[in-house]
Amino acid sequence: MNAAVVASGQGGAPLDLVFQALADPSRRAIVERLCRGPASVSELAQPLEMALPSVLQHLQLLEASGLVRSAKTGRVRTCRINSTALDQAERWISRRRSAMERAFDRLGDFLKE
Amino acid sequence: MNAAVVASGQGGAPLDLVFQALADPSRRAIVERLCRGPASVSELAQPLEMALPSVLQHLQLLEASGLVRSAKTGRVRTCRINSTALDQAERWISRRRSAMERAFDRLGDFLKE
DNA sequence: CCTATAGTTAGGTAAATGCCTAACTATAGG
DNA sequence: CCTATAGTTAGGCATTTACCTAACTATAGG
Repeated sequence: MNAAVVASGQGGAPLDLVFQALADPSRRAIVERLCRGPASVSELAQPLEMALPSVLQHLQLLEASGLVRSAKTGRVRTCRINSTALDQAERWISRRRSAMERAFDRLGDFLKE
Repeated sequence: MNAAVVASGQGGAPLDLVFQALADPSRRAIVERLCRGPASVSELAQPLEMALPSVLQHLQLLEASGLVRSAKTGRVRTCRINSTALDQAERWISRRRSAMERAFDRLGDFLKE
């Protein structure tokens, strides 16, 4: 068992993928686009200066992370954002902030003595 | 001083590096630890099951991302969290959520017609 | 049925990542 | 001065990542 996983409690693995997915500017661009509404693969690919298979690869990563969902109807795959994955990332950061504030309070108490 | 830190200015690391840094469980463990207060390199290394140079590497990445600051006094390097980098990540997510809500509203308007 | 469109799969390359060991520097403390 | 401690640097290795081209499948529409 990995110490880092223990430290962060169960459920650390998905966060790996979410942050990993968000670390790439092309993938963030895809996410930004999907936050404005669903889109097909080629719509997502259009503003990105790369070949279609590369876009597919990014999409696979985004789906693996849970940030994006997609379904195929006919020959068109429609992608949409899944907010819960984004929530997880936000909540992790939010918890860090709380921990920081607690540490700050402890420091204040300490300085009073 | 690290080139990436210089390039990004104080606290203004590109989002790429911040999310990239958060994508690794060991690095998140370091961040979690530092949110409870400053720590030396070896304190940070202790719970991680890896050699010290590997920890250093993670620490360098964390500094490059702006998430962590450190200063050496004597032979001890003390690391502390830098909340502004975390803020940037949180704000990016927050903006995505806003965009999603706007999209949702537009959908509602559309359905009314 | 035929062809254009939308997406997918396979396979290959260069660079980045995450880890290691070994050897080194610098300072605290006896 | 000597030794233990804290951190650092160098170099190597396996895996993953991000991209590509070429070739393929599947469906819409004439």
